[in-house]
Amino acid sequence: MTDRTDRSDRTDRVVPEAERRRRRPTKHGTVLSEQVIVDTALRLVGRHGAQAFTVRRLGLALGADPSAIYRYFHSTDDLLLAVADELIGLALNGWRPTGDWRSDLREVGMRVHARSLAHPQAAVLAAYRTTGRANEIRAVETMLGILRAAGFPDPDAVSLYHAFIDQALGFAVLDSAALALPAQAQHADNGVWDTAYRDLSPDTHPHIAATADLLAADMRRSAYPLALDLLLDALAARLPARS
Amino acid sequence: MTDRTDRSDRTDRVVPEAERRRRRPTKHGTVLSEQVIVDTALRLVGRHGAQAFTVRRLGLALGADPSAIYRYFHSTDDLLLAVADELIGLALNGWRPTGDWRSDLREVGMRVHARSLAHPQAAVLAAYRTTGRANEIRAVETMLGILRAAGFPDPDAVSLYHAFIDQALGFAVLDSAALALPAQAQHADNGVWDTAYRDLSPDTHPHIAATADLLAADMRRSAYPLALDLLLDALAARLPARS
DNA sequence: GATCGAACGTCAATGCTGTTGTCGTAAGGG
DNA sequence: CCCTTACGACAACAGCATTGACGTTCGATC
Repeated sequence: MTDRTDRSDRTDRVVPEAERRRRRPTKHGTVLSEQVIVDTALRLVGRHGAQAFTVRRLGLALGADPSAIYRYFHSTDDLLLAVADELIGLALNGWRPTGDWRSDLREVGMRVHARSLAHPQAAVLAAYRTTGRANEIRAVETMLGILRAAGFPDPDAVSLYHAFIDQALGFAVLDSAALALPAQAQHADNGVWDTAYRDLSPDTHPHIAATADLLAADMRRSAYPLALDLLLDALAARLPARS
Repeated sequence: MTDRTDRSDRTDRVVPEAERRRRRPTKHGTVLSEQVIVDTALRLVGRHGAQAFTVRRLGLALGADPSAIYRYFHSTDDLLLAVADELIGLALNGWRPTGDWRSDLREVGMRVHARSLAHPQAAVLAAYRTTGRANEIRAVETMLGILRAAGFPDPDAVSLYHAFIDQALGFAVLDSAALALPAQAQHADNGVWDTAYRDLSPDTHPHIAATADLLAADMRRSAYPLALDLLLDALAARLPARS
């Protein structure tokens, strides 16, 4: 069971990327590889929305038979994990920790959030998955290192890492999902703060009426930067005094 | 706000619930209605998992032909919105603030989170929408009231409310999405912490290797309770001294 | 440079899914 | 009691992921 953990599993259909020797061009001339498929999937989803993420449309975009994709990934889920891992890699590419745990964590959080918003449709599909692939492992190692070096005992470092990354991903999914909505629904959802919430009487809804302007302005932006700073405040307060 | 009435008056197939006169029992004797369908859908998802939420299985559970559902809802998405609307009310039903802002906010956060996890499929699709409907307005008014009564100035109350509710919804989406996965993928994602992350060498990944046991244990649970407490810590620290 | 095993792209088929055109039955107002 | 029509049932369609079989052609080997 759980034969989906990539290399341990011996589905004879898929050959590990490292062991590939023969590459035959498809009918339309493109030469397939894991990287080409992942890149095409990202481009496809970015251009035509999350509902374009189907094996058939991906095959069409690649100029290959849909079933050829199963020579490289065991399932569409497996492919999705590869896409998710690619996003993680893109988020942290070219970044190195400075040694200041607070600004390092802040930068990681903002990068993950920003990268998700750059590919909202893919982020919605992939942000809550655990890939166990190279880029994710590298990211986990980096963040754990920051927290342990800051002085948090191991149990705290682990649970605080968990809270930190899930908050980043949670906001990423939420904000990405709003961006990925059809333009019509997106505009309508935003407009609610200018219509329904502005018409409420101070008698029945005193708090909303008193802050309607502030609400309409604030709800347009992402709350993640503030939430991130609040989390970092709380972390700093829990940090044991250095010896 | 994409209220359902917008779509309702366009399709000739669906008759508004208020105007229904004839009710014919299905082959298996049940009498359909919006309420019966919504309740059955909730029960189905709760009992057989998210992947049971298909028109065909819903028809089976209702003892009716799947197409009969389209006499009451224009699409499965329309049905999901109706289900989601039910959930918003359920989350806060029967709850009243105690006056202690911190425990009140904590209770609201935990209720929203728990209610989402009880119906993950609906939560994933609906948690990031702004409905502007009665239950949502009531919730916003309540939470703003808690923060303003606690002593936060209006601009802070609004932006902190925003961070608070988006954190709750973000974790709700993230954790719901994990629950809504097909059982196989869900199990595989969890298993990664016991396989891929345990096999890493201390030489290449010292921080993961040092905490592998802790990671595997912690990642099984939701990080929301901790994240919520951290947020509340930070709020308490920012609360102006009462005069 | 000829040979041959197999890698991998392609084809076809299966069983899902949401959705809809059509038909016939029975509900219930007149 | 009859006539209209609401509405449940049926069948069909398009699109989905996935898989077994097939045959081309790559490339290692001698």
